[in-house]
Amino acid sequence: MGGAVRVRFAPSPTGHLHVGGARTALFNWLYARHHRGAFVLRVEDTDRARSTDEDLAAILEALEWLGLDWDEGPPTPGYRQSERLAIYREHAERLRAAGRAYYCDCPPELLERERQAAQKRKETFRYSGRCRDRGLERGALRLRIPDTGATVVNDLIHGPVTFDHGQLDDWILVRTDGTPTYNFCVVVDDVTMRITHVIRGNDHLSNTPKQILCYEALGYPVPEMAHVSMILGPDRSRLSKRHGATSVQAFRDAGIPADAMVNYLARLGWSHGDQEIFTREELIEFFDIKDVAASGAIFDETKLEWLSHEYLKRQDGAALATLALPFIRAAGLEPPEPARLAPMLDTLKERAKTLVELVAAGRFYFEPPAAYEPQAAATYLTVEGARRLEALITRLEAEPDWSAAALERVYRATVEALSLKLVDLAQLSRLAVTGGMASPPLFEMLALLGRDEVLRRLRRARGVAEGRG
RNA sequence: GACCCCGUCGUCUAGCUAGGCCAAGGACGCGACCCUUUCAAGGUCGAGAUCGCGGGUUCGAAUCCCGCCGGGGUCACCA
Repeated sequence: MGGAVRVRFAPSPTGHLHVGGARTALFNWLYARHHRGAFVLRVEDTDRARSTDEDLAAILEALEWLGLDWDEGPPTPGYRQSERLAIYREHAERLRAAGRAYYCDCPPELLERERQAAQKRKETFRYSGRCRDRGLERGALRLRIPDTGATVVNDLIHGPVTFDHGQLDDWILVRTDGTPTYNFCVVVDDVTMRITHVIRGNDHLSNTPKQILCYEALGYPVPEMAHVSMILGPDRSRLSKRHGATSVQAFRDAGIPADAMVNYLARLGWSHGDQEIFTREELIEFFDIKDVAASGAIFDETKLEWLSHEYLKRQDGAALATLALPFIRAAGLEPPEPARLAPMLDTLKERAKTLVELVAAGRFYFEPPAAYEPQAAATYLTVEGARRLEALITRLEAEPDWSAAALERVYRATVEALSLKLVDLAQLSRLAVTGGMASPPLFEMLALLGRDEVLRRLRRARGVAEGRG
């Protein structure tokens, strides 16, 4: 094997990091880490108005959140296309001097007419080559490509894909105003950054033969190519905002842990036997582009949430606290100290698919219920309910031990004395303490909440029940 | 329209390179039951794909060949 693997992810900062882009970045990162190579981040900001620093910052932040660290790239200078204009100019000049590229001054209107004429003839539009041998000194610089023959893209995922030169044309490398075009920048960048494997979206496959011809004109070896399928929406068209959330940040804000997101994205289009859940180390160890599927994949939020839940369930309370803290604060709640918070979250993790749900399910831990579920209140907060609460409160007040086990004993004894079933008293207490009918196991929850707070809520519910009666 | 890619349960996929181990396996979701102080979690079981369609080749095809259909992508002096 020759040199080390060098791959790159090249987003253009014209929006948030899309999950499709994130998956492409992930595959590149995994490939680099697997081969102990380099993951390069390059910013394709040749775009005039559309690129913004805010978008770039958001993309970098999303990559960092996912844990996809880059070995080369911003903030080190030299990884933004806007900083590399001199390099493109130099390569363009080389091609021109060698006769591999030529200037063209065909007016856009003429080109447009020819394009429509070709369309009418049911043919692929192809630049006529009118300016090929006119020896012009200015204009748009076009790459001279062969009229006959074919270029084969040896794709690592799709196998050999042949493009007839009759379908390709002398494309523009540099515009009349002197700015390089995207396809040209990509080639020059990949060459000068010594990229060995280009792993990118399937939407670039059609551009690849043009780029290969450019590599050849420049006299450079062509890197390995791998075109990853698109991520689709439920209607099988490319996933876009009209399908719902598509930015990585949206999922982060929805409370999906980064590791779950990474696992989901990795498994979308890539597989390793029947395994579904992977540690990051396993991902790095097992990942190989040859196991990446060639077909498009629909983004399934339900499965993402399942994975998110699996990750949450595997965390211990302390780790959960770290993950959940920002979400607790975002909900406007005051988190208790870590020693109390951790065991609380432990009781919640089985019943929440995301961190947002975790906080919602455990809201009662942080503040008294603002209201009682109406239907449950109608059933339980009655005269009889008040009587039961009274009996319960009396016994609890007499109980010095506030452990879950002791609380259970008190409840069972009370139930016995009142000739009730445990479920009756449990649901009544749940309603009083949480405001609803679903919660973590009652006795643990009461123990965690503490004697004073529980008694306070029980008494309040008793008051409401009496008021209703 | 031209070119290119793709096509196995609703979804993600295994299997396809070396045809029989596949009357197609796993996972999500869905249904039932068990467990149970609620909701979950967990356990068990189940429904669900004639492998896009049609021809071939072969004793035998999801796997090989041909044709078709469907979906998607690319066709800019955008990226």
